Amino acid sequence: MLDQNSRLRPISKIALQRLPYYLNYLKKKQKEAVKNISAPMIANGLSLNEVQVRKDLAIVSANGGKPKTGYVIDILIGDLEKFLGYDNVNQAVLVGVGQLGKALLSYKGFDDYGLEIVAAFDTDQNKLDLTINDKCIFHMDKLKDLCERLKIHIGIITVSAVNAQAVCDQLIECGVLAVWNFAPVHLKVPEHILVQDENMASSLAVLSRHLAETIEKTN
Amino acid sequence: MLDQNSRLRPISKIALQRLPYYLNYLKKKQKEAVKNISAPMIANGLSLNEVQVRKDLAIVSANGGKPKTGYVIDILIGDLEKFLGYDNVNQAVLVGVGQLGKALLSYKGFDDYGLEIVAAFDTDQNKLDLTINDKCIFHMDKLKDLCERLKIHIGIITVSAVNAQAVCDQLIECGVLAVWNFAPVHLKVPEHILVQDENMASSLAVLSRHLAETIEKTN
DNA sequence: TAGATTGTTAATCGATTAACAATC
DNA sequence: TAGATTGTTAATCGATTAACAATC
Repeated sequence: MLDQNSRLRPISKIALQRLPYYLNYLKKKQKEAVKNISAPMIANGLSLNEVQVRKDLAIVSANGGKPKTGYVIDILIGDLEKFLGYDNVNQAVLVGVGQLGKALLSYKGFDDYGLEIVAAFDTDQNKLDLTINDKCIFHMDKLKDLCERLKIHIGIITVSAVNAQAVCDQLIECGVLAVWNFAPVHLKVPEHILVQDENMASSLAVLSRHLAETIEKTN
Repeated sequence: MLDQNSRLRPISKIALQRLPYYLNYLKKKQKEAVKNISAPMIANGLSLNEVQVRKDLAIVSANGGKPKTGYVIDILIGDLEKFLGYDNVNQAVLVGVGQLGKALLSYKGFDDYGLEIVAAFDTDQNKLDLTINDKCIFHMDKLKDLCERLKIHIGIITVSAVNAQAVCDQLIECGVLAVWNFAPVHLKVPEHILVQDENMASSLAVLSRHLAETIEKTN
C-alpha cells in the first residue's frame, strides 16, 4: 500500500523491469472483461512466483488488494501506469541513423511508454535534413544547442561500437542524464548518469549456449 | 583452467552475458598492440570487480593466466570466441517484417556472432517475395517446411505483442529450440525451450525511473 | 463459518565481493 | 628476493521463495 504523500517508492531494477509484463498481462485480461485479479492468477499467467508478484504489486499499488477477491484490475492498471510514468512524457534524442536508428525512429509505439524521440543526429552528409516519422535528422554540430534548448534528458545511442563512447561523452556534455545504449560496448560514465544497455551480443550468447547445451544432451 | 576433453563448462546466464563485453574490450586492446592483460586491468576497463573477472575468465580460459603477467590477449580472445561459439554458425528464421524486423534483416554484424538469418516470414501479402539483404520473405504457410528442411533451431519474433504467443507456438511446432523475443510480452513455452527477451518496455521503465529519481533529488 | 488471498517475516538460494595462500 | 597477480575458499549481500497470521 502506497501512502498518498510519499516520495518515490524504492524498487530494485530487476523488479522494475517486471512491471511492464504485469501491465501487458492486465490489459489483456481487461479486454477480456475481467474485473478482479489475484496475485496467483498473475503469477500463473507470467510464470512467476506468486509471492514475488504480491511484493512487486505492494510497491506499485496505492490501496492494495483484498483477501479473497484480489485487486481491481482497472485500478491496478492505473497504478502501474502512474508508477511507470507513462502519463508524463520523456523526450529523447537519437544518435546514429543506421538501420537500427531508423527502425527506432519509425517506431510509433514509444508514445505508449512515455518516450518521445524529438530529433536524430548523424555525421553522414547524405542523411542530414531527411525526415523519418516526422523526426528531423541534424548534424552532430547541432546536438548541444538542441539538447540544452529543449532540456533533453535521454540519449539513444545507435552508432557503431567504436564511436559509442565518444557519442556518449558528448551526450552527457549536453546534459543528458540517462543513456539507452544499443552499441555492444561498455560505456564509462559519471556516477549520476544511468546507462541502460540493449546488448544483442549478450542475448545471442545466451541463445547460442542454450543450443549447444541442448544438442550436447541429445548426443 | 579448462581441461581439454571436458564437456560444456557450466556458467550462469548473467556471467555469460558479460563475456561479449570482455571480448569487445580485449579486441580493442589487441588493436592497440597490447600483448598481455590482467584481470585488474579488464575490471577497470569494464567497471567490474576484479574477482568477478577472474572467475569469469577461469570458466572460459583453457590454460588460465600467469601471476604477475596475466593472460596472453590473443589466446584469451580465441578462448572467448570458442566458448561463445562464434566459430560455428547458428541459423535462424525471423517472423514479422515490420520496421524492427527489417532492421534486423539488414544488419550485417550478426555474422560476427555466429548468427545467420536464413529467411523471414510474414502474413502481409505486400511484403512477400521481397528480398532484404539477400534474405527472402515468405508467407507463414512455408515456415514449417523450411524450418524442418534446414533444421532451424532459432526463431526471432518481431511481430506485435498480440500475435507473439501464436507465432512462438508455431516456431516451437517447427522444431525451434530457442526464441529471441522482441515483443513486449511473456511467452509461455515448454520447459526445454529457451526464450531470450529483448523487452524495450522494460528498458524504458529503468530509464524513466532514473530520471524521476534524479529530478526528485534536485527538488 | 470456511477458505482463498493478502501482506509480511523468516529461510533459502545464488551471485558478488573480500580474504588469502600459491606462484611467476 | 619482492610484489603483482592468479585461483580459490569464506563472507557478504540481495533477491527469491517458503511459512504464516490476518482478513474479507
